[in-house]
Amino acid sequence: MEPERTPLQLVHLLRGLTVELDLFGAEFAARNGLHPTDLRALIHVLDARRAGTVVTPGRLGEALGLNSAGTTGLVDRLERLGLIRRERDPGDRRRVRLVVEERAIELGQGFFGGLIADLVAAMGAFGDAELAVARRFLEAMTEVVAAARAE
Amino acid sequence: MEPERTPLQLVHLLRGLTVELDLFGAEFAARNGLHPTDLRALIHVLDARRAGTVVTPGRLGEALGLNSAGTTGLVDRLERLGLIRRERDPGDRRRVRLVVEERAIELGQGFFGGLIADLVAAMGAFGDAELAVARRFLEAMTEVVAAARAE
DNA sequence: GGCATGTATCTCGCTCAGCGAGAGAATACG
DNA sequence: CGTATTCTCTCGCTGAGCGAGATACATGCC
Repeated sequence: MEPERTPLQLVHLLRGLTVELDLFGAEFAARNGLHPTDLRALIHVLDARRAGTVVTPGRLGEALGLNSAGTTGLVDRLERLGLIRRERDPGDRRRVRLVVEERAIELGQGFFGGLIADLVAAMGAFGDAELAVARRFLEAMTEVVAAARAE
Repeated sequence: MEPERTPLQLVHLLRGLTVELDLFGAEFAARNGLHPTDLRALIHVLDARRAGTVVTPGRLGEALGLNSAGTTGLVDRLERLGLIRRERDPGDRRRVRLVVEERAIELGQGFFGGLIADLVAAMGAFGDAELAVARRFLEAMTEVVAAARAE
């Protein structure tokens, strides 16, 4: 009788999940002496490393919604923490490459390692077909948010 | 052949979705002259209002991970923006009740309205059984994160 | 070549969110 | 009662991030 009910519950669930994940990230960050932004940046450079793409301060700042001044400060911070290293791009010497240090990978695993293992374990309670549905669902929701973001 | 592949993709999807939602929220906040924390606080007090529970500065600060000084500043800010109002609790006069103003509800609808409608519309592509799976999935993931957060 | 335009990053000065420490006011409890 | 506890707020401070602009390199056009 209330066709809106289940969808709305799902929206709330989505929001609740992102809140939990945010708080988890913020707590992990604080415990390791970095800020939420630093953690987001760490995730970004680790993702890029895995994808084999080059990260520059410009790209990083754009991904995190920072202006150039804030980005320089962020990169300074990450470099001071020994998580990344700056390297001039030999091809275009205006550019700086952000190279991931070993310590960043360890930190990333400390952050994800435990949580990912738990999440994957919890997925064991779902069949392949169900996981496929979850995946389609998440993809659809992500697309909607990304589209809304682009106005 | 790679039993880990689909679950890991799902983990990445989850993370990607939270990143998108965060950025969406941050952009909405900036466009309305408030900070990400303000928006999270707004969501919290609106949720509480719907649930019929009383929000105090203490509860709000705890929910957002702020200390008391930061919370006072946050509440000052929200009050200055005309989103909430402070009211002494007549029962326990140490306490302050945070009352939601009309403007906060409008702002909340401006934020959610569009996005929620789009999300619900996208859910229309899924059958009831599929939505039920998505819901079980989100609940399971939320539980895992919440448990990890409690250490 | 030489000069204008565009792009990537950094510097400077500033604002203000959030922290630590602690004060003040009200309540609970022996 | 007085003492401990709870809730909120004040004060002073640190530092993340912004706006404006400087600098260095790259590229296109004549």
